[in-house]
Amino acid sequence: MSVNPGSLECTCYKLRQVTRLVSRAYDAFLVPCGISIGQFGMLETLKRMEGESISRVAHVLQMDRTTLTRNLTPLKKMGFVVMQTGSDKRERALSLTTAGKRALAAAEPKWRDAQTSLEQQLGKRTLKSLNDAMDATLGHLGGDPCQ
Amino acid sequence: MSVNPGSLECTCYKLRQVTRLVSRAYDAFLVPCGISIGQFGMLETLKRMEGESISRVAHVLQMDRTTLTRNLTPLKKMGFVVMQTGSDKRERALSLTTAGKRALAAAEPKWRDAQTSLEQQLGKRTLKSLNDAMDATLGHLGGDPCQ
DNA sequence: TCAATACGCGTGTAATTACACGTATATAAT
DNA sequence: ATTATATACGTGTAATTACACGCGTATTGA
Repeated sequence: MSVNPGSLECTCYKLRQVTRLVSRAYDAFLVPCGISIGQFGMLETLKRMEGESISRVAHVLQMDRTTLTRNLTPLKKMGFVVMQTGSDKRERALSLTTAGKRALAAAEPKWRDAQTSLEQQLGKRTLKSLNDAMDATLGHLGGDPCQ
Repeated sequence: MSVNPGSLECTCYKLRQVTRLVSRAYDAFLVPCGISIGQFGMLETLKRMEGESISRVAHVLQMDRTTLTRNLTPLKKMGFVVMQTGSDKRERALSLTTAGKRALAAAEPKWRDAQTSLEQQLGKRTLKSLNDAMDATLGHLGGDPCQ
């Protein structure tokens, strides 16, 4: 007997359930830092993609281009991110400010606490299978999401 | 060498990436139905929880109570869901209308196409490990999310 | 060179998500 | 019975998500 009798066993439904649950947990740890786990991930990605354009960063995040544009607004307002126009005037070169790097570094211990808490609740084995399932899915569907 | 060099290997980051990616794919299949995969999942849950309150349905969806309240607005506007007050006047008894049941039934083939497409892209084995990882995570963290 | 096409981006609109706060109802304590 | 507490919910605010549409810039074709 399934724990979810009568349900359609929708993979997307499960993903959304789990993502809400896990995101709330991470957010709770990050409250003292003043940023969300989504913002933490964006800062982290921007750090690794210094000077890249909105579209390329959005692709790595598997995020719609316009979504990233919107999500950058609070990060710019907080003074963590700047946009500059380069040789190709259509593109916006994104980069972290010093304050942005500082905020990211300050949030990292709290992020680690959240990650460790998840590991303790799930167990190493289940956490690994979760991470592996995500990586495999990105590998199959993501085109070329990472790097 | 990881595909994500320098990254922090954040489980929540991966979950959010994958959920965005997969949700967009399901949404594409559901376009002709006029509802999103999130709405499909809510209708599906409401069908299985006829007459239940906002808080209880939100708990099953692993959704904040106020989020469900907001998400019900378009479903009520489309005439798919109604709210009634029962014996306990604090509670709202949720239920699908006939139109809601019809819309859900009409969307099911498209949902199945999306689910099948995901299975074909990931392969049966990877899809199963993805589903299992979600179930295990919900089992460990969700308290009592399903049923 | 100049038109046609492709590319990168912003904005309008609307749904999704959740916290903080307040209100109304029910239950418990005295 | 009355007060205190707990429960269920709505709203303000703000971030997250993405599609449709339009504008400016670059590249390509003739």
